[in-house]
Amino acid sequence: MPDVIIKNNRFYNPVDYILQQIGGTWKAPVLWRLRIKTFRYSELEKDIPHISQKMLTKTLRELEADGLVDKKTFAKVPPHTEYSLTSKGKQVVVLIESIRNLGLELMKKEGIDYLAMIKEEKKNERKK
Amino acid sequence: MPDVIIKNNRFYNPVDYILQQIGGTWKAPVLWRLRIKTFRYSELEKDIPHISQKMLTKTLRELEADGLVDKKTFAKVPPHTEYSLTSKGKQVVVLIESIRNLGLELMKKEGIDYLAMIKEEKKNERKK
DNA sequence: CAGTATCCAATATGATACTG
DNA sequence: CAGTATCATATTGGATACTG
Repeated sequence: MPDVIIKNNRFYNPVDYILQQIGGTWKAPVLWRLRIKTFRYSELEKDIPHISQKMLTKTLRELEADGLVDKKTFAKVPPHTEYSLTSKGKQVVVLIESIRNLGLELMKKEGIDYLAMIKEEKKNERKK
Repeated sequence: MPDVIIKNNRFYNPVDYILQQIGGTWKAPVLWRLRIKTFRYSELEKDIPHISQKMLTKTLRELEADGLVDKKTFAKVPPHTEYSLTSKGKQVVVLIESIRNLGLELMKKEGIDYLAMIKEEKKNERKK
């Protein structure tokens, strides 16, 4: 298996190539949210639990560099930014959905109903 | 999104759950080979370029712990070991194939025909 | 044959404070 | 609002030598 280099990133095989673009802790959560609508930086920060500013910024820069996400800046007051999926981004989100579905299935075999769990969480949040 | 813990591993969501089991540099290459046949330790080591003994051992231990791979030890002389996919392992290999296919597609858009590339490599190896 | 053990460098992630 | 900068820690991965 050869080393391949695309855009200064080196990888060993096609799986490695994809996992470098969607792997790690934070890329999938960001991409998954953008499948629905565009998000502003602060919206992503609020909506993704546990993410730090540093990791959100780093994740967004890498997704832009890999051509999965588009960034639009609105210079007017108050200044803001909007992130959205590119067509390549939409393509990988389809894959993320497959990964997610397998995850849900295997978690159920471990006795965890993840969808019910987050539904319950949201209910409790609304009560606060 | 809650923290979920299964078998002492903590993760944030179903995608994270899967990527912890098949992500990293070496798990997919091992699983991908086992889809065809069982492999001995030394066969994997020879067949996977660049992998170190340390990472091969670590990868195999994690795949065993996650229930993706079975290990059989034959104590007789010469002693040897055989690794094979469990049914869960076979299930995730299906997903790895989807990831690989998307990888091949996106690499082609970057001008790289990976399959032709490795075919050429193997031809050169046989000449040696 | 199939690993362990040890040392070391690079990367990933988090916490906190600061800024155009 | 949307980031940077800095410091600290944890994890990952490679090289090398050794072993039941």
